[in-house]
Amino acid sequence: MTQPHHAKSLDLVFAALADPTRRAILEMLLEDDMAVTDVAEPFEMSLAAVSKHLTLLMRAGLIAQEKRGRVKWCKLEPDAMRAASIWMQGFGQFEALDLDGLERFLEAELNETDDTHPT
Amino acid sequence: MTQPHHAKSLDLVFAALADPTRRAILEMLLEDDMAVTDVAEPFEMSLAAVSKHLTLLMRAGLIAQEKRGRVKWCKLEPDAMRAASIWMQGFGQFEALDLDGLERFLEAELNETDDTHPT
DNA sequence: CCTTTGGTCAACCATTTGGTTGAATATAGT
DNA sequence: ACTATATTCAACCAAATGGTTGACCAAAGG
Repeated sequence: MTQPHHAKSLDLVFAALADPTRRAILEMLLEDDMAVTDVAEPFEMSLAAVSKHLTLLMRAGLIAQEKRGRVKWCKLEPDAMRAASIWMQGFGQFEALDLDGLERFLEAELNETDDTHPT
Repeated sequence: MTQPHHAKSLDLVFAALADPTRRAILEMLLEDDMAVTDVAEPFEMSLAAVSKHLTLLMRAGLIAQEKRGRVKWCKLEPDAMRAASIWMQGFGQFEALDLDGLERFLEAELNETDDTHPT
């Protein structure tokens, strides 16, 4: 296998990001570290389902989990996005860090994920 | 469906990017527009399989296809990556446009995709 | 008209994904 | 020791992926 670490990791990262629930989780973790149960709370699905999503995010390296007591804390690991982000920037010269667009976009995402985790 | 254009499109774009064959195709199209058959040539899989990949890339908006004569030309549509790229930049402040990293990375990607389309 | 070329479609197959439920495990609280 | 909480595991299911093959349609070229 010539596959040098990179490709597989891109696969995992992009695949992980391809699900709205998982993206919503990442956005939640952007604000604070959270326990699994708290991560799951806003979603209309079983805890086990969310646990699986977290496993995928782990394997993609996008989060880290640390067990303290009986609680497992989830923490964003944003560096895992670097490679993917850099890869994308090879296409189109969308100027990096369009803060304005970013803001509009994140807001839209947050509204829209009401679908996924209505509260 | 409250889902406002954005989420679905992020789903499709990220999912499309999660496959090494599809990423390789996009990299090829970065250099030039190509006919379907020519896109398929380097890969060790059937034309039909590549055709399916192209369909996914189309639905994600990452490429456009135009039929001229009996040949269908594929053209990169890099704007479709914008939203996804911007979304990712909301995490980690990896400075946008790390050209050095980009260069190393694309090179690695190109080597490694020899797995996928050995020539 | 016949044949080749370009490309998709349809049916099929194995694997993965996203979800469920119910049981299992581990730690905390009383 | 018992109970409640936090989390995963296991078995299952439906749907989507990534691939195959063979038939099919459309456009050139002789």
